[in-house]
Amino acid sequence: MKILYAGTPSVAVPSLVHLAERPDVEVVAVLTRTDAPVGRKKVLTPSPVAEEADRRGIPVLKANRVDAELTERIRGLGADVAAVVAYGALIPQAALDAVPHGWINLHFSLLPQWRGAAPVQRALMAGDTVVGASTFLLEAGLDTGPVLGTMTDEVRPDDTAGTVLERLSRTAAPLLADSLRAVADGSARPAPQQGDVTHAPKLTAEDGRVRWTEPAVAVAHRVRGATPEPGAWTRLDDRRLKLERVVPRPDVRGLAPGRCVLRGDAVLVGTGSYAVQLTRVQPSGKTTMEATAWARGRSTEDEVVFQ
RNA sequence: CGCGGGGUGGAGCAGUUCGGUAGCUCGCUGGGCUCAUAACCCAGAGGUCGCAAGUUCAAAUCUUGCCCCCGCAA
Repeated sequence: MKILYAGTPSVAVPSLVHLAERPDVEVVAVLTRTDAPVGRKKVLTPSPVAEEADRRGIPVLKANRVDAELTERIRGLGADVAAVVAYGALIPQAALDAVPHGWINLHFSLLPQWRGAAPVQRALMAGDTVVGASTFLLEAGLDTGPVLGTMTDEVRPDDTAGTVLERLSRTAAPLLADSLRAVADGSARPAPQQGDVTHAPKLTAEDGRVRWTEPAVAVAHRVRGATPEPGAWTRLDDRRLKLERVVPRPDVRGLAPGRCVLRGDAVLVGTGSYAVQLTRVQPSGKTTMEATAWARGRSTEDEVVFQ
């Protein structure tokens, strides 16, 4: 089975590795986004998928949109089927038609829930306790195609969007491989998506801003859904303070929303309901640190209120 | 040359404007106290103040150059 693999970020790497190491699969080419400037120094850096492909000697096509010329090159690859994991651009109908058995997308949600760019992040922000992955046949709409297979996973207490995504990216790789195989040999039974549709647009920095008037549980959900990207944060003295995981503390009540106190070994912040405990924080210009260390460093006894 | 913050004992910070060899909250080690505890008391160890050169009787502090870390924006 010859396949074309399209993907860009690190969550797309495990599936590529899995496919490349299957004896019944030949990855004839990888499609990924062009090198992008990274960091303060804007160093042009290949995508994680491009680097993995290079390492394995797989030909790489770099493009941010699939135009007519690229479509012809794809047609010429001789792939039986194409796989897409977070490529980062829509695949036009002409390109979909350029591969005999079509394109299979691995999406990190239980469709039709959380269609879009940030399914795991949105699921965690909404407080979902079960997450999952689906494979489906790509069609013109956004994540609307018929489903081939699914898998589920439970959210763990310490999970963030980053850890869940990392885990799903590994455990869902065989699901993608199986779906590709089934489509290629004609045994696939695509089923139309059924159920309530929800959408998962990419998170903005504002999505990561904690609203202290929300209940403690909602605050915790927001924080872990926004971690590590774009990051959860609050504002203090006109500066940003990034927050890592926060833990709801139903036993601590009476703190005004946003009010932060150091009590013993715990840094507690009031919310719309009861308090949450901070684990680690990162002030602007500083590296991440224990919340207690940060609190102790603030020698002044000024009242601390997050905004 | 996109904007900005920072490098001081193990951690987080103050001190730098007006130069005089270092302090705070913790941690750590030893001892004490308490039925107990997020506790408290006593003592102690631990610092090339990012690196280099310069000015000076004297530099964490002033001058110059360099290295490293990070936030925002892309």
